[in-house]
Amino acid sequence: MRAVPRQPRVSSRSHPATGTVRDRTGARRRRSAAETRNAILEAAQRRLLAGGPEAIRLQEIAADAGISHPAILHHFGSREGLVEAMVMRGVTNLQTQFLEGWPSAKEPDIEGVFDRFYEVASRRGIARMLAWLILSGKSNRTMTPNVFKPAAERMHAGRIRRAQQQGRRLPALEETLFAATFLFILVLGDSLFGPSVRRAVGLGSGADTTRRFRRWLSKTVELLETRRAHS
Amino acid sequence: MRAVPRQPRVSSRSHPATGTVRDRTGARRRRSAAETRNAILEAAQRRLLAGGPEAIRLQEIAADAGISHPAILHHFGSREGLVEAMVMRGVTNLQTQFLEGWPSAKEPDIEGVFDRFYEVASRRGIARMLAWLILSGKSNRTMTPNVFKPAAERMHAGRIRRAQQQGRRLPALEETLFAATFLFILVLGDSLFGPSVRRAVGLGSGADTTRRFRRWLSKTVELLETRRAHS
DNA sequence: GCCGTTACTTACAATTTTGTAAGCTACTTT
DNA sequence: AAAGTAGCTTACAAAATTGTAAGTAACGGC
Repeated sequence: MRAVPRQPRVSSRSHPATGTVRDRTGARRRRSAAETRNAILEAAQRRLLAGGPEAIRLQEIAADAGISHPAILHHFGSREGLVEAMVMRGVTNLQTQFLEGWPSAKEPDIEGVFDRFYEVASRRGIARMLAWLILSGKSNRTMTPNVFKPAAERMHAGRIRRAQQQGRRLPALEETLFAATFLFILVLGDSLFGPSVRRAVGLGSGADTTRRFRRWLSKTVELLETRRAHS
Repeated sequence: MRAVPRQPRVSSRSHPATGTVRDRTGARRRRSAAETRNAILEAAQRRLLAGGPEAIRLQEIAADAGISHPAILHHFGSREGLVEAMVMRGVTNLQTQFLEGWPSAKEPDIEGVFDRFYEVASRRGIARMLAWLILSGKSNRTMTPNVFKPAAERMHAGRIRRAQQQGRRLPALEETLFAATFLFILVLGDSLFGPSVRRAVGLGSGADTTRRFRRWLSKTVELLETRRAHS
């Protein structure tokens, strides 16, 4: 880093390769900036999910994306910039993919919400990314309330509506926030710790056990919810 | 790494410092191996908890422990060795501090178990360490069933005993394992994600909110447990 | 068809980080 | 008390990693 200015290159090497990609017709091609940025982010996220934070290395990501590592710096400015872009993309993903499908008007089908959140949190790696953010102390800037807060608010609205319909007393806001926190923690925790804990406890860690456990879990939570409603 | 043999040092520098520590009487002192190993592990864990996996750097840890970085290699062989020792220590801590206090004969006071597990998992940083292990793909070797499995088994024994006393039908093993997994995931998940989620949801992230939330949580879980028992 | 822009490359620099070599001296053992 | 052991240091090496400089060619606008 902080390199000192250098003399103009004397070289020589007739024509260095240009880094362009050849398509199947043999013609040279250049990807658009957006295309490459996306490939880089994709590769970076794959690395992060597979090998953890320590696996975000410019060289390897560049290799995965089929470019040279300074190209990453060209697109993102610095490693830090790449990380930030990754996080932004992750949060946006979570927001659009999870929140948009939240049942705003209908009955809050707990199993459905669970499934959706699981899908986003574990398959798309959100839980791991959040965990990594928290571990490395970067969560303050990024873990915006843009996702969890609206979800909790919709949950509260739904509870109030149902309480009114059924003529029960209205639930306190904090109660709902606790319940929402409980749900989020459960899903995030399961996405991250679930497989290891199930193995450690003596359950199989296969997809089948996972499915059965999650079914058990959503039933349990549902039971809690109805039980709360009637007390 | 992989340094090539070198010629004997020609030097000279009359008497390099010896790395010994001076106590308050001014006399030189040397710590025992165990003492230093401990100081190193302590420092390493502090770094891990504070700055995440990327913060485990020999130089900084050495500085924290008041020694030079090759001393760490002297004691642990390699960075990997240090990491392994840290993990072992963490698991042992979890085992002794959590498992030993598990109510084996008495009524399974859920709130007490919760509190104890929380204490170990969050204050002593077990949740963060496990998260890091999982993120970096090291969990297979280390996340031994030595902690979670015995705990789950005791839980099952307790359930069976109570079912017999009350003349109910015996619970299936898988049911208990699911419940145990649920508990562990909840506590680990809360230790790691809890503060961020509570903040993101609009709850305060202070100690007071945390306490109230955990009380709510243990009541909720207790309710679940009794509810299950009566159905 | 020319021309500026920009995606991308090679070559290199600066620094960090793990690891090795060799020596010094406090402590232990006999 | 002499000798060996081992905890720890300084000095160095090798490699990895992020970042910079400068140039090249694909592309888009005119």
